[in-house]
Parts: sequence; C-alpha cells; structure tokens
Amino acid sequence: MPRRAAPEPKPPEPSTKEQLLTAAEDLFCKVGYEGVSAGDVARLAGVRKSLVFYYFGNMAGLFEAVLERYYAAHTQALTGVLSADDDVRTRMHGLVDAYLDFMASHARYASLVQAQLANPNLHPMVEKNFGLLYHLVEGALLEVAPRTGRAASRQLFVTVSGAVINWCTYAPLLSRLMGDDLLTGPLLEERRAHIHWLVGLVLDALEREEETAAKARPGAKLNAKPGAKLNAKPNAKPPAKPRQRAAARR
Amino acid sequence: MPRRAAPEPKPPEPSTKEQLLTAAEDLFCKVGYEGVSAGDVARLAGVRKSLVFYYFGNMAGLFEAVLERYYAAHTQALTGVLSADDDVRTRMHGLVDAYLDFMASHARYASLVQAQLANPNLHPMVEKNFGLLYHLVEGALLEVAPRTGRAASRQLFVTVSGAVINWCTYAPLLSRLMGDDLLTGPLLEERRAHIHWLVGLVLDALEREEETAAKARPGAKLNAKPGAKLNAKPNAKPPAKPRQRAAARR
DNA sequence: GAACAACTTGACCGATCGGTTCATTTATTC
DNA sequence: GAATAAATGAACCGATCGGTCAAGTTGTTC
Repeated sequence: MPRRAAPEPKPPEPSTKEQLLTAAEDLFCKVGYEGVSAGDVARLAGVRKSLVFYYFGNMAGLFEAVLERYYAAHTQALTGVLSADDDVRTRMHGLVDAYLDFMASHARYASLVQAQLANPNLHPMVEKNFGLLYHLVEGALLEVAPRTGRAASRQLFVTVSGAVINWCTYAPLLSRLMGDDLLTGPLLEERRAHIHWLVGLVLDALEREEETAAKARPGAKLNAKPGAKLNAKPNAKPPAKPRQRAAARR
Repeated sequence: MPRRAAPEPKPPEPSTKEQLLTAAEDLFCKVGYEGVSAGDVARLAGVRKSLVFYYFGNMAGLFEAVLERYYAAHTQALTGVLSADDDVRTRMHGLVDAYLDFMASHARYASLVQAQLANPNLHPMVEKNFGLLYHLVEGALLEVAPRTGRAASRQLFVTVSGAVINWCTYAPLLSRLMGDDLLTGPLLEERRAHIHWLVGLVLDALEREEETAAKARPGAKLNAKPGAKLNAKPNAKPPAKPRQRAAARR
C-alpha cells in the first residue's frame, strides 16, 4: 500500500518516504549527521534499511531532503517580516521576534545546522543556504547600518544571529546550569527582551551617529546615506503590536 | 628510538605520545571528533594504530587529552584579564580582547568545541569545562549587570560569547562570502571594534539605568547594588593601553 | 487476467572501524 | 650481559557501516 491517492483521502497516513524523512529528522537532530546510520533511520521508521537507498539514493540524499525541509521553513519565517512595509525600526524588532520564535521551536535543527557550520568540510547545501540567508538579512541591515566599520551590517548580522542561535544551541547545556528551560517560559521571554533591548541600543546609537554625521556635512543633504532612514521615531518602541508578542519589550 | 632523555637534550624531539596528540588535534579540528579514526591519527603521526590505544586507552581518552590542552589554555587566557585590578570597565574590554584574540588564534578549536556543544549527547568534559567558564565569566559580569531581567549577566554572557565565538566558527564560510579572511587583518579589527562598541553601549545603558534607579530610591544609599560600581568614569574609554591593542576602540 | 510499474523484502558484499593480542625491539638497571 | 620494563610493529577480530541485488508483493491499467 504505497500510495493513497484516491481511495481514502481522509487520514493522509504518511507514506513510507515521509516516515523515513521524519525519522531521519529526529535522529539527525538528536545525534548529528555523522552519528546516524541508515539502519537507525529505517528501524525508527519501521521499515527496511534498503528503502532508505530506494527513496533517497544514499545517506547524503536523505540529509539533503531533511535540510531542504528545514531551510524552506527558515527562509519563509524571515522573508515574511522582512517584506512587511512597517518602518525599519519595527521591521528590525519583528525580525528578532520571528528569528527567535523560529529558532526556539526548531532548536534541534539549530544545533544540527550549527554543528554543520562548525564543521570545516560542510555540506554544499548548508553553505548555499547559509549564503542565501546571509545576503537576505545582511541586505536588510544595510538599511540602518553602514557597509563597513564597527557598526557594519555584516558585523550586526553575526552578532544578532549569534545572539539568537547560540541561546537555542546552548539551551540543553545552559538549561541544566540555570535550572530552567531556556526555550520556553520566562527564560525565553527574558532572552527576547534582552535582544530587543540590545537592538534598541544599537539603533539609537546608529541614529545618533547619523545625526552628528549629518551635522558635520556642510551641504544640508538629508536622508542621503544609509542609516538616515530610521530617524522617523527616534528611540520609540515599535508602534503597538508589531508581532504577536510585544509585551516583554519594554 | 622512543626516548631521548639524557643523550641529546638539545632538540627536544617530540615523543610519540606528543606526536599523536598533535596529529589528533589537527584531525579533530579538521573533521570533528566523529570523523576521525585511530588509524588516521596514527598515519598522520607516522606510527602504528595500536599506539593510540597504548597511550590513550581508547579514542575517547585521546579526545579528552586534546580537550584538556585546549581548555587549560582557554581558562588561562580569561583568568588573566579577569583577575586584573583595573576598573571594571577596563576589565570588560580587556575580556573582549583576550577572548577574541584567543578564539581567533584557536579558531579550529572553536569549531570543534562548538560542534560538540551543538551535539545533544556531548562529552562530559566539554560540559564540565563549559560550566566552569560560564560561572567564571557570568560571575564577572555580575559586577556590572543584574542577575535577572533583560540585561541579566547570563544574557550578556550568551550574547558576548556568541559575538566572539561565532565570528570565529563562521570564519571559513564567511571569509568566502566576504572575500577576505575574518581571522586576521582588517576584518578581525573591525570585529574587535564592533564588539568593543557594543560593550560600550551596554555599559553606558547599564550605568544610566543604575542612575535612574538610584534617583528613584528614596534612601540615598549609594553603590549598594550591582551595576553601581562602574560609575567611576562614565562613558570614558579605558585609560590608555589596557591591552596591547587599544587603537581601534574609538 | 495479463502486463506493468511502484514498492518492499531479506540476504549479501566489501570496506572500515575500535580495539586486542602477542611477538619483537629498545633503553635502562644491575 | 642478564633481567626488566617500556615502546613498537603486525596481524587479527567481531561488529557495523553504506550500499547493492534479485526476488517477491501490491496496486493500476487495459
């Protein structure tokens, strides 16, 4: 009973391929790519090992299929907020919320990808998708930050993404040290407030720097440089309910 | 010719054990713990595989020996600056410098440890040493930050350590995207300036918050709370040459 | 029901792995 | 130089791995 096209569409009953994919997700996240064998995946999925190779060719193919799922969700989570037409400040805070929520609810993936990124001979698909996400986010940051220097968009990218991701990847470890779960409840909200606070400090500072730079500029050219676009509402919090969670911000 | 004790003490000529250790360092950092076999290590060291087990018992023992070396250096790099008797602001910036310099020059280790930290079933020695470093740094941050809340020391720990470490672990990948090496030259200095700038923003904000909190407090108890100790030199840069590199700070 | 494709099974293969065993060599000590 | 312990080399073992293959089963189409 491999396919359930017409007969009984009510309970979609995951296909063997999907069962394998789900099992592989579980295991990859639990013990990393290198630690998973085809037999493990098949056993968890309740099928024979050879089906792994029937459906995915080899282990790398299986891994790519899992990564594909993850990156699709990841990209979608970010493009949503970045394409909103809020003012830039709201969009930045929205990015933080979207990023943190996504990572907190996909923390196991975060660890999987982080382990891959730390691996010098990383999978081409990880490199490709990381590059895409980098250009996406760094490009968005160029709206408020210069291209180079101590406040460069590339610097902010590493800092902010690290602030989000490391909280999630360190979660299993830090939860033991702190005695509470980092990915839910008060500690997650404390993290959210922390990052929003930080982003606020950075945006304020960028704004001040732009102001002094504009004052120093003899010709009164306004809004001509990156960083100028955010002087609409200096130092204000995002205008009421930018995401579903705005309570803990200030 | 295994031992060179008395005969020719001039060229110390690394013992077989040290050759194995060095080879293991190389390989672990290059392909991660799981990706290294005893035969690989022995081949690189130019000896037989059985010697790995003769000297280290098993692969885990070899890994522990490598980690021991690394963590000793890591801990020493941090305790040095943290025990200095500079004012707290200088000490914080010194911590950043020490941390960044150490990580940039041990980037391969950073990736190795990061991959381990992202691994859910991590090695006990990694967990132990991470805990020690966490308590060391988080304890130091308690001097300037509260224990809980959006600016909590534990929050700052994750943010600052992530800002340093991720730059180094992402380096192989980002260097390709940025077209220049992240771990040397101008990009490393840009990173240094960025983190110092960020730390400065955070310390300034903590100071302001402490001031307003003190004003709100009816009894004029000064310097009673964490965060109070840094109001000696508000918003000033560290007093001239706190580390060997203070040029790029401001 | 014949033909066909999609799916599934279970046995199998060569390679590699961590680890062991044991004989041999080397340096040291008396 | 005999005795001894440390160090080394070489062959080997059982287990597991990724991957293949041929044979079978099941569902679909005519």
